[in-house]
Amino acid sequence: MEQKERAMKIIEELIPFYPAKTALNFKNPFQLLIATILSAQCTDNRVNRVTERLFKKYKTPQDLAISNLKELEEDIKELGLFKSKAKNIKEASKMICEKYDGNVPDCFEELVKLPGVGRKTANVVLANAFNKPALAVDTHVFRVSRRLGLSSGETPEKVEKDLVRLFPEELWNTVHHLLIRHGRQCCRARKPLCQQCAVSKWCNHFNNN
DNA sequence: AACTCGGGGCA
DNA sequence: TGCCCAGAGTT
Repeated sequence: MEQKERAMKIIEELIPFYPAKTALNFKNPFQLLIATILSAQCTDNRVNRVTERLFKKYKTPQDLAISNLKELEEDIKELGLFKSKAKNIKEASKMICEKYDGNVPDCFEELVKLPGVGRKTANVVLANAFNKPALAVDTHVFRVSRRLGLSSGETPEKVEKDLVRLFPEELWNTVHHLLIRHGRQCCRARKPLCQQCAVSKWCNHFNNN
């Protein structure tokens, strides 16, 4: 079977199990950007809880740009990695105010210049705030893609290239969400729940063990 | 490619 | 207690 056909079947079989729903409840580009920077290495529930509180206190990019760093660290402490995250969101807010007139840039090359923003965060913002074709690869998408044989790339960037080639761009964000949710709920890094997996028949990891 | 950052939730 | 979490930056 052709690669693209196989890839589409996998996605179609996952759709019924994971209803479309973004983890971060922010539509406004600035709030989504900040929430996504803060989401590194902590659970999405906690990010939502802390950021909702954060945006009541800091309503605009300017508010964050001129915030007191120590106070900001306390505001997001429970997320972990809080010192670097506080510094990054303050500095990113400052850059957005000064270089981009208070608006989050809507292209990849500018987004990744912001502190705390890498490939994954930039693509999440492009896809979910600007409705642009982008495919974010995080640790879940990376692992699941390799197990399902959608890519054999050794780095997230290589896996991203393979996925982008396999799927039409209107499906990129769907693929992102399906693979993340599958990775968290079933295809976990350790002790994956292969017995209840909807796509184990396609899976290298399952069929080789 | 490997290492560091890091508090909180959960077993 | 110990393990892990919707990563990015540095060496």
